[in-house]
Amino acid sequence: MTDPDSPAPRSVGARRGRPPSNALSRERILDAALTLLEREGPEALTLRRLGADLGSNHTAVLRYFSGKDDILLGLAERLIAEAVDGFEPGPTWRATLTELARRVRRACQAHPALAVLVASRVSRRDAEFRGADLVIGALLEAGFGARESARYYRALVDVTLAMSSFEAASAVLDGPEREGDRMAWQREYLMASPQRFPQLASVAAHLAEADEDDQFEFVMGLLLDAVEARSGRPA
Amino acid sequence: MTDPDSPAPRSVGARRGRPPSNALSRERILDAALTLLEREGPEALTLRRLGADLGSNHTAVLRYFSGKDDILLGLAERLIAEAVDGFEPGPTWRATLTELARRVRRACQAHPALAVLVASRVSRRDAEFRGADLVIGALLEAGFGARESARYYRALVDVTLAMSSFEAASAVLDGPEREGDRMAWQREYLMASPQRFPQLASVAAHLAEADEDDQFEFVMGLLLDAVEARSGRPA
DNA sequence: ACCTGAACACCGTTCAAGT
DNA sequence: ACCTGAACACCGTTCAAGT
Repeated sequence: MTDPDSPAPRSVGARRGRPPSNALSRERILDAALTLLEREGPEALTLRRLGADLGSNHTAVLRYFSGKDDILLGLAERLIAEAVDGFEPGPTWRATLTELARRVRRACQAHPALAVLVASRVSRRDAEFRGADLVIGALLEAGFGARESARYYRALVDVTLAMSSFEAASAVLDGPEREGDRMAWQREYLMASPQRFPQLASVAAHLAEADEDDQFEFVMGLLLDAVEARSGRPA
Repeated sequence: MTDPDSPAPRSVGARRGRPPSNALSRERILDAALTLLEREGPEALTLRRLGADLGSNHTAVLRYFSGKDDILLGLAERLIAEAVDGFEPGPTWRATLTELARRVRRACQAHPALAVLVASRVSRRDAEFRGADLVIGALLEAGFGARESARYYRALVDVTLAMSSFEAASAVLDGPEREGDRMAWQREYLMASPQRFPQLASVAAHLAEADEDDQFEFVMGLLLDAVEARSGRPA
């Protein structure tokens, strides 16, 4: 809950001078970046757009962040914090793991453009450590040893982040690209040659049935079934 | 094995005129794009660089592809073809699924810059259908019905592609970003406060043990264990 | 038929100059 | 102390003009 970003100035109740819109800070810059990403997608996050939205010259932002990558790392921490903040372990270790995975995915769904840009980056900050502590606690509770818990932790985190950002990448496509990719499951897979692809043809009608929510739950269910089967203590 | 790209000109044995380096074609353009990506990473693929490498004006490429995205879709088909070409089903349905997943991952490892750019796109072309046919064949063989096979197919493909491109995203980071992210597992996780993150601290020493190959095998093993447990017919 | 070159509307980053 | 403005070396795409 403590906040790693803040050289923030002390210009509090100053009524005169420029409008408050020009008082830059790391927080205000990250807020603006997030708004921009949500409204216009990952390629809209440029220093020049950011400067315009903040009412400043585009280079002013570089007084607060060392470059665009530094802004992304700040946003990455926000994303993971959104998933982890306020979370309490559930009644069983499995419920804890399931709910944390869902929260990570939900945060990525809420900010797909951000997820695409940062999901594979390690932020190495507070929220990430809190999440790791919770997951590993659940795995130790399940009866795994230290080495095994570390292994399962990385497997679960990798799959959750990988699938969430993979999904975000589709969510963020726009225009014809998106339409083309989305319809493929319903049209082109159905039309694939039954002579050349007989197995595919025999199940093609079902390919578009499950939505993305189902898919994610299904995969996590499979994974946690296997984890549970290998653990000493069923949840 | 048939090739969807080719308006190719018939300028075969013409000895005079410009050097052959100026004879553009979809194939030559894709070759050059792949070389560029492999040598210099995803952000190096620009029409201008491509034009320079091909010895042409950068806009000449637009006579063969409708835009940069069209080039990416052409490359996506090549990536999946590299994974699927020459593959034969294994002795058991599980061996078939494991080996196909490994091949997809290996192709993404061989071309990480390409994997980052296209893994979440659906190419809807020949190689993709061949891969789908093989996976679904294995699942039907495992005893699943049409609806279930479709569901498991999407789960397995999503996890394989998501993890492969997730991994590729790290492989492709360069300079300080990469060093920072890689060392995090060994340094910063080890140094995380044992008071605030006791569970994490108790296993931190093991977090850097497994390499990416182990991680992938481990996840696929978990997933296929669960698939096998739910199937009527063990492999 | 195929390619070029100029133009347009953009990028991130650096750095001297202003206030 | 903080921000601006010009400059630099880039982008993708369009389109009239060349050969």
